[in-house]
Amino acid sequence: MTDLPDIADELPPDRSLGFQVRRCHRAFDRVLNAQLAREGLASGFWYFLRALWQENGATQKRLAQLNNVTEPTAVAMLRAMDGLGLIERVRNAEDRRKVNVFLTPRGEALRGALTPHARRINAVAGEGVSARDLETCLRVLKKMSDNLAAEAARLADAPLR
Amino acid sequence: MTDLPDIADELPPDRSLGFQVRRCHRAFDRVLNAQLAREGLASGFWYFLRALWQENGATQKRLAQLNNVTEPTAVAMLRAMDGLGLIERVRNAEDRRKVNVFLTPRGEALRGALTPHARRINAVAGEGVSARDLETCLRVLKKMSDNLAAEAARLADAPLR
DNA sequence: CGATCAGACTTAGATAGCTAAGTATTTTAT
DNA sequence: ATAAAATACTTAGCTATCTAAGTCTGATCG
Repeated sequence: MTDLPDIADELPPDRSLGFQVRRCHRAFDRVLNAQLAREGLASGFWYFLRALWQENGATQKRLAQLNNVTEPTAVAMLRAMDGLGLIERVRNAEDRRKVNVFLTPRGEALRGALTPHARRINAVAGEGVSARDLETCLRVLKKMSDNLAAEAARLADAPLR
Repeated sequence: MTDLPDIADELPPDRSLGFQVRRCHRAFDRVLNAQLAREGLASGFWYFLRALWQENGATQKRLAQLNNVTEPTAVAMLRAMDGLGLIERVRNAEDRRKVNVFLTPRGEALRGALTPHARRINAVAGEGVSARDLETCLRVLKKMSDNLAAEAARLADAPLR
């Protein structure tokens, strides 16, 4: 029992991927919010708008999946966006359980204004980091997300343990 | 105007660090919550407990900084933890603006139960990734956090733009 | 055909984060 | 010495997320 294991047991924030991902997420979110506020938008809209620019007419479930949020979160967000006239929700005629979401001209128009912000934020974040290291980070983040999603599913399956 | 520039302009989620950090954060958070729920705790407590295990007696402001949350968030969390008997808050006698936060025996005792979970979650996340790539990711995440924090400060300083 | 199961959306209520503004205390600068 | 500024905490109220449970619609199976 030297003192080194003790230090290791503490799992200091600097050495914890979970902590650093959390910190980085909040940093991104703050800047994104600051930028969107200048366009008069709340930050939550961004992710849904982007999904719709790629897949206009997607169902709410699909949009939730694309954004990695739950369906109630998507419902709340889309209702707010509907209220602002950014999107329209239309009940699907063939399968009346579904609701398809379409951009209004106003929602479509935000694309030109917002995309440069997103590109800029990513550029600022990556300043001083080599392209190669950024690629590695991107790849590791995806892998970790997948690993953790699998673990979450495992935990949900095993009710007691 | 070929079709390639268009694709690039879309900044697809797969290529966006902001998006991947967000997704990874949510994945970590879900697993952490699932684990803590088994100990009867809400996930927000984890970060404050860990900070106190390292710096028992820290002020609320210090705890907020250590966790990268705002002071109101810290206040709310610490009040809840106080209510559960995990911590005690004592007004500082020398500078009565400050409140020092101390772990109760009960809060101290959670350390043994919770730390293994955190270590395990980090281990699961990093499965199948080389130690070297994990180091790179850690380093890039810290750098991006710093870059974005500086940008946030810049944006706050420049009220109009 | 009818009952049950599954799917997509919704509602209700909780949690954790934020900003903006307020209070009490200490420090700084006339 | 006192007015002004800064600091630490708090309050109030908003946003985005979650889980659990409910409603309607469609699919399956005896």
